[in-house]
Amino acid sequence: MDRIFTDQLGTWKRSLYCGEPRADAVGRELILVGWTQRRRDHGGLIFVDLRDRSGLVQVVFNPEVDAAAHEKARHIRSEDVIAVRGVLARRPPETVNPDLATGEVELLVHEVRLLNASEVPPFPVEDESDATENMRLKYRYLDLRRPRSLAPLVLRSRLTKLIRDYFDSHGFIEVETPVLTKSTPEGARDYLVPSRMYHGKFYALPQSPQLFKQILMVGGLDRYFQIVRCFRDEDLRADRQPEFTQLDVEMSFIQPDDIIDVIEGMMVLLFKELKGIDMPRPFPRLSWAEARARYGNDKPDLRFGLELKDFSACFAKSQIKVFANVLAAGGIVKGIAVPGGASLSRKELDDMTSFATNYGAKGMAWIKLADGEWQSPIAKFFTDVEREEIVRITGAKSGDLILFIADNDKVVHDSLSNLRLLLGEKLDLIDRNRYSLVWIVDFPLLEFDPAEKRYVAVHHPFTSPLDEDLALLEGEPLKVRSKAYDLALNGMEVGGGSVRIHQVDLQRRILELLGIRREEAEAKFGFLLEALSYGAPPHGGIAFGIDRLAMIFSGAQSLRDVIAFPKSQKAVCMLTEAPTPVDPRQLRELGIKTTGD
RNA sequence: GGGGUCGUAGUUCAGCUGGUUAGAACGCCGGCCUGUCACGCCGGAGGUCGCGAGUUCGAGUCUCGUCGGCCCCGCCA
Repeated sequence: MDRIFTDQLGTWKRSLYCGEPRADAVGRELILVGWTQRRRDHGGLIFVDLRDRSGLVQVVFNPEVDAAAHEKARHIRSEDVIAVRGVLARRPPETVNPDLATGEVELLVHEVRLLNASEVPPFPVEDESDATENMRLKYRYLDLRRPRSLAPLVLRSRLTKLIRDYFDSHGFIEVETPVLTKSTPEGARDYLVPSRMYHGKFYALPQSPQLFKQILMVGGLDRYFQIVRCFRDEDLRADRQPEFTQLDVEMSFIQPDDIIDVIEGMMVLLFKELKGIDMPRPFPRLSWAEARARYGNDKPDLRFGLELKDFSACFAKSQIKVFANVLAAGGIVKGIAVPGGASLSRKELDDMTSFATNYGAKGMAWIKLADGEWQSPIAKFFTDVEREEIVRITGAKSGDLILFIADNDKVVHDSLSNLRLLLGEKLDLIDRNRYSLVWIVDFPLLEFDPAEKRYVAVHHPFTSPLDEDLALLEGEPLKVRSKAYDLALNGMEVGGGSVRIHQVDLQRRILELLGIRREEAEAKFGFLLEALSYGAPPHGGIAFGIDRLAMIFSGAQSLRDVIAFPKSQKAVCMLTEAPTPVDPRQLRELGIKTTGD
């Protein structure tokens, strides 16, 4: 039978949040409102734990204090919304609850108003509850009543407040750019919005406000920032949502160092205010080439070692066919020396091998070093010279393990960088209380896409080449480095940007190099090219993943924890079940027919 | 598009090599209880084992397909 509460709040005003009453308020009459976390009915006495976002307080219904209130309290159940008026009392000494911030006091209720009955919740609304994420997201409003679930959103609120104040005090202007904008080639798949006014035409949701912020620089704003939602229609990961929030920044008349300087100031402030940590400046910098050589990727986690070592020279004449063949074909052999790794079991090594195959590796060779003896399926193929070289390169000693991957450059670095992270976790080498911040600079401007058989921009097509590499554009474009920079935090890319091209002829040359035909360039980027031709200042900027920052600062394991209503891995909103079909009339208005597959 | 893993009561889970009436805890409902705070005690209800085929005398268990959650590859300028 449905329970229906009909009491009204009336003129009652909350005196304090539930988590606030302390001994100094004893004797005061208070009005408290909130949700019933738990009712303990002793027949005579009824205790109710009243909860709101600030915490819990015990309220007591005693028939000797007020018989009517006590009678009403018999009907209270979990998650009912109630308001109580009563006198705050000091608890009897033996009943003080030291685990509760409000544990020294309790409210003796004189009157209760039952404001709204709740269905039985599908999971207990308590921090200790082990509800699955599935349930938590479907009933996010229940989940958010738990302090542990709300905390990351509170932190996120402080984070964006600090960022806004920081940029405001440094002379930046926050400008909102369109959400309904233009689809552009390159980059991620666009979310499209059909136009009702122009059947067959579409807006795109922005992947980032990139072009608008550059136009703002041409407009003379000089310093712009925005905390802005961006959209990319690609598959999800633990650290990737289809809609996400970016801190977008752009400045005029600057060099990369100027952006880096502003951002370091921001990061130092955030670490100080949110974590109480004095982050030393300047942050370390690695060239893209060095990061890749030593860590295998462009977002290294510097909190632990296990650096990659290159054995290509050492194995040029190896008897190990795989190594020799790979090297002859222009590939490389690299590896990781794992201190103490000889204790890993055969099964663990097999698991690591199959892990490496995720990244294209065809196998993983290994050696366990034990008291001068080398244990390895391929031990007998190593010459004495090779053994000496391996020891010299790695500094490995007895008890250590050495892993090798032989393949092309991409596969070797992809698999080893992920093996490195796996080992860092597995061997517990990562100090969770430390933070690794590192700038990656001197990215290549272009890479060759074998699938599309053309050059593509590593950052984006508006990134400026390094001045000293301009001459290489015609002959050896892959050797051209760019004025791009990424900031990696704990092995995650949290920010990336560049100084842009501000001269229209250079911009046209780059678009040409990317294989974008002149007419297409005009159609897609004409407004930018035109803007550049009217006195665009040198400018550059950066974009930061606010969700990822919030995730790291709050210690969350998933981006979903720092987003109020995140999407599932299949890009579905678990709460609203979006996306859903629409009324055929809506489609007709938009001039859209679906194919039905 | 691909790989892995999970799906059993409202919830979190157990259920060995296929076997007869599918369990536990918490929650829920009823009763008792004036110092509990994970209250306690007594009693009770609650299941399309995600869905669909198949194998079998017999399927929660095995096979195939499918749907969904999560992790990963591809993808993400």
